[in-house]
Amino acid sequence: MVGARGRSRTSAVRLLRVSETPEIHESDVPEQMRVRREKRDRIIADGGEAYPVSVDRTHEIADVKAAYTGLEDGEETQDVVGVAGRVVFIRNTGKLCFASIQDGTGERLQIMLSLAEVGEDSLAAFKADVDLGDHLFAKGRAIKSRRGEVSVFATEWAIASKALRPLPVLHKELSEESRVRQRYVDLIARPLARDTVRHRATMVRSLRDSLHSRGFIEVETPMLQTQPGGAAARPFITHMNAYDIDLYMRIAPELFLKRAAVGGIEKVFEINRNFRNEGADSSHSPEFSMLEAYEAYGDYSTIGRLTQDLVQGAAQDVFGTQVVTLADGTEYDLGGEWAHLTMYGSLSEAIGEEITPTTPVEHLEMLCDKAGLKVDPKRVNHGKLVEELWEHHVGDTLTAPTFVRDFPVETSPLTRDHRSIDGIVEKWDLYVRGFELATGYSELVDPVIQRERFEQQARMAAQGDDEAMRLDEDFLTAMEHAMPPSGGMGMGIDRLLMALTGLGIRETILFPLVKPQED
RNA sequence: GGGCCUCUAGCUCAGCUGGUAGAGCAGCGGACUUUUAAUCCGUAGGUCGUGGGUUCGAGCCCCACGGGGCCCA
Repeated sequence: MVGARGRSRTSAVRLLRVSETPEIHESDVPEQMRVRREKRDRIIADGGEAYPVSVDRTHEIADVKAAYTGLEDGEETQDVVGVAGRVVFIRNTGKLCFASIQDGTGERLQIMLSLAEVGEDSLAAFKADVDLGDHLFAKGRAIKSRRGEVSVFATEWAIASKALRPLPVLHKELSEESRVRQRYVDLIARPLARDTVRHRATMVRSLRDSLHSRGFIEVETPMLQTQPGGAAARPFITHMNAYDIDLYMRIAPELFLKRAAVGGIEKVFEINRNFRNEGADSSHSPEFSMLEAYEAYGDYSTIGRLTQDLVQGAAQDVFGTQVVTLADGTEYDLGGEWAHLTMYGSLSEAIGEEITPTTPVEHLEMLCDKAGLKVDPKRVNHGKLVEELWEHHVGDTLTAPTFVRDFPVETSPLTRDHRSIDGIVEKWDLYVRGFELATGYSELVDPVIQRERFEQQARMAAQGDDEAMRLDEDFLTAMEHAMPPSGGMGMGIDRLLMALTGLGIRETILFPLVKPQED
C-alpha cells in the first residue's frame, strides 16, 4: 500500500511538471480555439467566471417545456425559472438574441435575451463571450415566443462552462471515425448515440431484473486469472509485480461460476467483461460484455427456455415490443416460440446425405473441399469439420431466432455427453439474424470425464491449436467436490444489443477500442 | 490474413484529362427586438494522412507505411 502510494505521488509530480510547461505554439492552434481561449482568459481577467462551481438551476428543460407548452403564442408568464444546458444554436441579432440549450437527454429549450430586459452591457457581453458548445445558465420568465416556442426570457445569464473547442456541424452526420474516437461529441450531436446508451442500460437492467425475479444471485468472479479458461480463445497476458507472475485477463467466467455452483450458489449469474486477444471487426471486440448463468437441477433445455425469456423480456422492456425495428428500418420478430434444430440433422438435410458422429474425418474433409472451405490443418478433427460444414450449409442461411442443438464433442470440452446419442454433447447455440448470440449446455459435472476432456484439449494444443483449453487442476479439484447437475448459458451483451437494434458492435459499446493515431 | 473503398479548413464534403486549393456550416468585423441550418455586406482560415518516386509541374499518377470503413477467409 505504502509503496503504491509513493509511486502514484511520483507520477502526480511528474504530471504537474509537464502541465507547468505547456508548449502551445500559438500558430499551430486553429483560429477558433485561439479565439475561445482568449475569451476564457478575458472573462477571468475581467473578474468573471468561465467555470463557476455552480449555477442556480431550478428546473430541468423537459419540465419547463411540459409546464408551459399550453401557453398561447406570444403569451408571457411571471414564473421565474433557472435552466442550464449546452448551447446548440445561437442567433445574435441587434437588440434581441436567441440561443437554444440542450441537456443530456437531447431536450432543447430556447433562451431569449433582450436589450430592454438585461441592459446594454450584459447583452454585449453575451454576444462577445457565449459560443456554440458552451454550457449556459439562464434565469428568467417562462414565456412562449411569438413563433410559438417555449422560451426563457432571461433577466440573468452566466456561462456555466466555457467550451474551448467548436462543436461539429450538427446538421450533418459525423464521420464514423469521429463518432468512435470522440464519442462525447457523437453523444452531443447524434440522438441515436444517446438513445443507444439508454437502450443498453435498460436492456441490462431488464436482464438483471429477469434473473433476480427467478431467484438467481449475481456474483463477480476474477478478471485477472492465473490460468485462462472456460472458452476457446487467446488471452491477454499481463504481469503482477508483487508476486512476479504472469496473469491472464479472463476469456470467460465459466470455471469460477461453476466453483460457485459447487459451493451451493445454485442459481448464479454474472454480467461482466471478457477479453479475447483476437481481431476486431463489425461483430467482434477485444473486450466485450457477457452474461453467464447457471441453474442447478436444470439442463440445456431449461436454460434455453430461460434464454428465450430473457431476450424477449429485454426487447419488451427496451422497445415495448418483441417485433423490433432495426437501424436499417427493417423489422425483426423475436416473439413466439423459437425454432429448434439439431446440428447433424440439419446438416444432413442441407447436403443430402447422412452425417453422423461416426462419419470419418476423411469424408468430411472431402465435403469441405467440395464446398470450398479451408480448415486450419492444425485444428482438423471431426468436430471442427462438422461445425465448418454446418456454418457454411446451414448457419449462414438462418435469419429467424433458432436454437441449434447437439454439437460434436471435440469442440465442447465443458459440456456433458448427450443422454441418449453417442458422440455428441448437450449443447445449443442460439442464432439470431445469422450470428451467434448465446450458447447453452447441460454442464459436464463428472470430474473424471472433465479431466479426460482437458487431456484431449492438451493433445490438440500440442498439435498447434492455440485456442485449445488448458487443464485447470484447481478447477478439477472443485469439481471433485461435486457440482449439482446444471444447465448453463452464456450470452453476449453487446451482441444482444446488436440483435435488438441492428447496430454494429462499435455502436453498441460506448467507448470501443480505437487504434491510436500516429501523426 | 486477402480484396475493394476512403483520408483535403474546426465539422461535412467538392476538386474534371496532372497546370499555383473550393463550398456550406462555424469563426472574425458590421447591420437587424421574434430568429428556428435566419438574411445581408465584408473578412480570415490549408505541410491535401505520412514518407518516398515519376514529371518542367502532383491533392490527382506509382510505391511503401499509418488511420477508418465494407466484403471475403
